[in-house]
Amino acid sequence: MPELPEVETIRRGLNRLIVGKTIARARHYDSPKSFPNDSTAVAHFLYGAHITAVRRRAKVLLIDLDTRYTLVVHLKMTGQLVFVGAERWGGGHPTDSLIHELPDRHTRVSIDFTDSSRLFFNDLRKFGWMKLYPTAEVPDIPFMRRVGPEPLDDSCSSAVFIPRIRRRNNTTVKAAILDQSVIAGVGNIYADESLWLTRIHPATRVRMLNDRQLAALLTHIKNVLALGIEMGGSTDKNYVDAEGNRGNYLQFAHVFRRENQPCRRHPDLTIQKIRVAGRGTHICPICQVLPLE
DNA sequence: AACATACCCTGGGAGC
DNA sequence: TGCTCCCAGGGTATGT
Repeated sequence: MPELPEVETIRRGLNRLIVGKTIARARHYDSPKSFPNDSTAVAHFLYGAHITAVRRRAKVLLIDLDTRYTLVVHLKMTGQLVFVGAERWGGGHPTDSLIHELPDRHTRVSIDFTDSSRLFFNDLRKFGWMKLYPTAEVPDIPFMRRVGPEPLDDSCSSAVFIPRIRRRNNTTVKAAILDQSVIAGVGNIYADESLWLTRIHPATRVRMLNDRQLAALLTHIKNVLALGIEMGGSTDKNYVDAEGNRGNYLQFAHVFRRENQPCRRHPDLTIQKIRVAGRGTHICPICQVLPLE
């Protein structure tokens, strides 16, 4: 499930592989919501456009074009992007589509470049999308207006974070950090990891936490996201990128998908899976104790 | 405004 | 074996 580190990993890959290329055409396959764009706009502002930059905000990729339009991409949970050209490179949700002949049954969009290389957008559950917007209007997209600070920016300090998370004082801390308007880019994996590191039970109400704990939580969020990027994200299994690397963050995970495996602090105890904020949630029952209200 | 829940969608696994 | 049910989950919509 692509979270900030996975999307950043993809951004870096695409930045190297597609900036400077010219788009010849795009196709979409049996999934209109994956590419909900006006065909006239596509013809005018996508076809023939040169890619000038690939940016990221929260979990959203922004592929800038020299037509003053931007292809805005959200992979949601099961989206992946695969570049096929002189080399093959892919990132996002780990499935066999990363290595299979493309397009396949999960390909929703393909973009052909004039040099005959291609970019495939595959998405098992069809929740993700690629939308064409005028670049100047991207900041006005409702999501962009609401989204919180980039956690890895120096400007995202505890003085910024604490008042934002305190607006969600009566909800669970896990729901609060998953809320993109509180802080950008945190998803289920890094939420569980950062809460374990901070020794906070995910179902703790925000109001039960003092500022010192919230500052520590922010520090751990920054650390797990930075480590995730360093590791190339959590796109696991045996999928290899152009440099022969695979995303291996999950090898370093403390709790995520480690149900019934030993806690790294308490080897005689096992990680438990519970449900918080409607999400599967991993905790150590000793490290993370729910405080009395 | 804050909070909880349903929904979108498909495939994999559990249980019968 | 084949059926049904549940789960995965980011973000939005809806109702309280």
